Amino acid sequence: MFEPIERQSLSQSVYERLRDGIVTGELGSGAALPSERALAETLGVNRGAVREALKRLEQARLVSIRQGGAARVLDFRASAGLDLLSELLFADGQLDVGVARSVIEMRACLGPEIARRCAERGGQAAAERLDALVEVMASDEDLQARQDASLEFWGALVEGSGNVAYRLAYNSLRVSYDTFRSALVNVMGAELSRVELFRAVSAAVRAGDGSEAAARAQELLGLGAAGLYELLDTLEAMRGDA
Amino acid sequence: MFEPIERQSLSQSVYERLRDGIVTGELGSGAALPSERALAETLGVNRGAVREALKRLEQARLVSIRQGGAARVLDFRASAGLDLLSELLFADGQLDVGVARSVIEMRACLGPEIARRCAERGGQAAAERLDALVEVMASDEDLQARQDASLEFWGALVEGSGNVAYRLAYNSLRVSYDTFRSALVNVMGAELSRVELFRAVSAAVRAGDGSEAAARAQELLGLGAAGLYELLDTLEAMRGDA
DNA sequence: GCGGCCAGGTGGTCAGACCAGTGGACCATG
DNA sequence: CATGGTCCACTGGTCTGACCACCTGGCCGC
Repeated sequence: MFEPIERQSLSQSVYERLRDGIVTGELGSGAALPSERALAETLGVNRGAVREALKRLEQARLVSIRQGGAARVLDFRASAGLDLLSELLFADGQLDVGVARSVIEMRACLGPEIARRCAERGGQAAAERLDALVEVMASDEDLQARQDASLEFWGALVEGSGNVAYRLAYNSLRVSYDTFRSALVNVMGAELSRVELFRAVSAAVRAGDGSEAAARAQELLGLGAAGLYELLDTLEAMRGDA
Repeated sequence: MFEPIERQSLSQSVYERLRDGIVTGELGSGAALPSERALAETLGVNRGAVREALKRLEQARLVSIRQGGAARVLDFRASAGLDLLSELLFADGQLDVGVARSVIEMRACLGPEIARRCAERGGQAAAERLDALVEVMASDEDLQARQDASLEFWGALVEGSGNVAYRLAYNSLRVSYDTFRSALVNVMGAELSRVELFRAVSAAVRAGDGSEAAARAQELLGLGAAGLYELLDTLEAMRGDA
């Protein structure tokens, strides 16, 4: 209700427009974009706004720009990075079920490995942080609060894993998650309510037992995944009927 | 030798300068950047170039920009996405060994899972593509050519996995890899020369045997990882001496 | 057929202006 | 003295119009 009202800059709008055109295939791979001047006139904005948007598209590896030649659309499936994931979650203004399943699957793949590495390398410092967060979860029945603590718990695991790649991938996945965060509190209730599993992961980290940490993390993530898959199945069924 | 000579736009230079300042910690998290006008004057460039760079930093979630207020530096470890990985590989102009280890580790984590999903879902179409690439590798003793085929092989596995997140993560990791691609041909020779392992993965995909595909992929990746870790250890030892 | 030349279009850069939002200083009000 | 309003300096957002650097393709002369 009282979240800040979002404004949007022109370059952001231009970026989204072009990005959508690319990921929906409307602008096929290899196609040449209109010139900056033409785009600016067509879209009714300044050339600077168009340039900012194009630079961002280039950074996302959705287009390739060369001085003297037109910008060309790249095959985003072959070149775009994980940061695009959260922007793919929506297509035509609604959740893309396939992308959502992919996110859950990747979470299930990375999570246990992160826990394992944290147990192997995190040491007592990591265990302390994890234990503190488990206590927070145990002392608060509110699912919303548990979700916050759970995110911090995973953040601490990633931190303790000593792996930058995991850390950045976690951030990328989390952006996707945060979009629906409040909507998923109940769906993932099964995961959030099993505080003893969080405690088990934490204990495994303290013991330096990587396999145990991975196994318990896998178990934990499986609970939330089940709820999420169920939700997605329902959603798909509803759309099939309509 | 005859690669195209790289030019660099001003906004790219500005982006790199600020990015380096942030990832090295010179610009601590929470710090306020100078105003666009001040930056433009200090760096001796136009304000437009500064704006383009700042937009890219914002997209990479390295800074947060609000109209009317200064741009603030974010904690990139807590917010940046996987696309930053390749840009972290270099620090002070030399390879960051810790980041490199992280990349290898993530490859070892995702690779087998990708192979598993491809076996489960890829079907005969994926198997055909994989077999064709295996034949290319078998028919060419040249390591360079095998490396190309190997990358295509993994690309086909990712494609067959039917998971967009894996696909995008693969792209992100590959950007890091491509930087050193030619330098790593020999280091990863052990992986590239074991064509029969690639064949085994392909066969497992054809048989729809996920576990087998994952196991063989893990074995395969372990070979290259061993060479890479050895290289990194050597590198680290050399630096320790110096 | 070949190479060089040239014109037109594209991205890259620039200067200068005005609009719009922020935050702090200040002050009147209750 | 806390509250709310006003003002002002500063910041990012947008716009204009210009020039430079570069690529392409066609023309020309050899």
